[in-house]
Amino acid sequence: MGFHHLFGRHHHHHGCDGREAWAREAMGIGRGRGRRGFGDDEGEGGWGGMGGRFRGGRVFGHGDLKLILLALIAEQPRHGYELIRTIEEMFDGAYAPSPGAVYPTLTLLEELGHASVQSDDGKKLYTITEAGKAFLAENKEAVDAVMSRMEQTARMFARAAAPMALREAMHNLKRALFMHGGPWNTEEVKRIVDIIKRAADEIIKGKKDA
DNA sequence: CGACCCTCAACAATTTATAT
DNA sequence: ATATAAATTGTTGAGGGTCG
Repeated sequence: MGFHHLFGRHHHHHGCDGREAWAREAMGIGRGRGRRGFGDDEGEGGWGGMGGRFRGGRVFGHGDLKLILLALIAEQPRHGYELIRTIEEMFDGAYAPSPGAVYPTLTLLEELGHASVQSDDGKKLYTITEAGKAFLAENKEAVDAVMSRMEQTARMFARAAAPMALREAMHNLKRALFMHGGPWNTEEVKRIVDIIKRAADEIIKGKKDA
């Protein structure tokens, strides 16, 4: 977030402008990839785990969006705009995926063979394919998890935005962890994990109850 | 010598505008 | 109204320089 020095004291004048013109000048659509090899793209069985990869995107990851889209078209074949509308409904109007995000994903899906597109008088009707079904079946659990998170996120959005104090607290925790310095014994790790787990439990409990 | 803060670089998604 | 393309924004990861 941009609040980096918001809490800080003195900073420069420009500040907020980091990457005004990095490197996408000479080509039309030169996004592509290829930097530190993060290995973010899903992969076949790939979700990996659960917890946390908040890489460059926004809320979930483009993999999640892809999964959701695939699941949606698996339920019923639809075209792009309808898909967006459906998702918006799903999120109770709190979140609507932008066309610029969903269309490339759809195209990618089609290129991957998970979905097939049928031109329908200017509209594109996306349908699930066998490969897509297989993919869905393979990642069914992941899809379910994503869906659940989607609902939770929707609720969260509906309720209130994230307090910036939270960020400060996180920072504090991180610093405490980093400053620990000493040897990380199993006991220590377990202790901290327990603390965090308890905190998480309490948070969830409070949120659910409220 | 150690720790902290700031800046650089890049990817992934959102937003916006434009074309069909 | 829908689809496509371009520009914008926000986030994340890594590194370097400076203060204590």
